[in-house]
Amino acid sequence: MTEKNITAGGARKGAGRKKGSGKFGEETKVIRVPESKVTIVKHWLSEQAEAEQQQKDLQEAQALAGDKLHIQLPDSSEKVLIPLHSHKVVAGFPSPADDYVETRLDLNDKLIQNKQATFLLTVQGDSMKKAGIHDGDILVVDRSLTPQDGKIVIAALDGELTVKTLSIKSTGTWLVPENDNYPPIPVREESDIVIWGVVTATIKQF
Amino acid sequence: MTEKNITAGGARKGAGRKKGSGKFGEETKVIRVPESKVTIVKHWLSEQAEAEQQQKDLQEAQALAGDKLHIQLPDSSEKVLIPLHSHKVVAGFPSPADDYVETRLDLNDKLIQNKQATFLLTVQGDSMKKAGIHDGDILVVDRSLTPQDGKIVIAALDGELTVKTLSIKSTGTWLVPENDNYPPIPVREESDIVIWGVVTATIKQF
DNA sequence: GACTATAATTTTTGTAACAGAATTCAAAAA
DNA sequence: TTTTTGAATTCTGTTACAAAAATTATAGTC
Repeated sequence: MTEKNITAGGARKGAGRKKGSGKFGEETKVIRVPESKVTIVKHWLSEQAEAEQQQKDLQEAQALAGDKLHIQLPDSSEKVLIPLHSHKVVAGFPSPADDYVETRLDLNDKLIQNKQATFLLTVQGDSMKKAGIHDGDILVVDRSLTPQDGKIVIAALDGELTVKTLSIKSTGTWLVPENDNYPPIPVREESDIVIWGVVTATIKQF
Repeated sequence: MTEKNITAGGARKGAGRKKGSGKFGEETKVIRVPESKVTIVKHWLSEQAEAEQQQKDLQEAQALAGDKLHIQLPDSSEKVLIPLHSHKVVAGFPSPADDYVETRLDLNDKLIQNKQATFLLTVQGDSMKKAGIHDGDILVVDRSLTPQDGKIVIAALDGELTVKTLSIKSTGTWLVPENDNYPPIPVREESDIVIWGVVTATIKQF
């Protein structure tokens, strides 16, 4: 750092912020809005922007996923409240049904914390059998959660989405398949591995 | 109309447009909106303004009506919560959101066939480990389904609800725990065993 | 040569400012 | 009294501006 020369002068062709790099990804206009609606509109706009970002992520993921995992977005437009029984409460059978209802529970609410960042994946193969994840199961994946040691995560491996357990130890970071036939995979800076999201639930239909 | 005198000079106290006389009935602010959303937002705003005007008219009418006519107001608390996106259809706008609406999935729809007959149970114990059902899992139970061979069912055994696999063979009907530590239980006419419902799904949260 | 820091450049974004339209009232005219 | 007209004031869409953010080329450093 010399003090005499502070200029790095001259033109810089091609420099500058890129178009569409704003939060809306497109050009904007100013419009006049009644004060009481400003918050509502702004909130909606940011939600829309997020949803569009999510859409892009989804397309990207679908490109990566190939045929292995089938991705869907949750839709929690309509609320359905289902009575939730607790095993021990119902023990005093015969039960007049509703007396024993503990709470009513909406499955979307229960399973989806962060609507904007949540995806559903359908599992193919039994590679995570030991973790209770089987072929055909539906995984609920939250992209907004921080991957932590012991969490089950979705990782993009060689351009393919896979489900693995994340292991962060002193020996380094590993992706561990819950299947004895496959070895753990080391995660290094230079490797092309991206943790795509954290699995928050798995659903098995009979 | 004389030509000499064109002034009607002097101050006019109290003159001028009244506050809140605009179409929104309140003060406004300018905000920046992405171009593709301008039409949608404007449309929504004018609809909201109309609704509020109607509301005022109605109140006025009610004041006039006195006891003669009984006019009911719509629930205003509900009105406030009208979501902005419900109007994207009306806007006649090529909405990017529409592209992926079809791929969205409602977990309630997916998991619950018969809303009236469906209950959720929380599992205690690992007695069904081999069937992928573990402690803490949530079971989706449909009471309207007919129990069939191989189905996982909820059975009332000794005044307690348990989850078992139903086995209907030539040797008779059995309730089979998916756990090697417990023996199958024969179901006979005289036994006090009631099949309470059929498990259609199990949900595991991490 | 590779990497880093920085200046240059461009877009974004919230807000202020402006001008024309709309609205309302008081004073003048009929 | 009624009508007309001009002044006063707010509304509203748009433009303008400045600070912030983002991006890249260049200079400097190791």
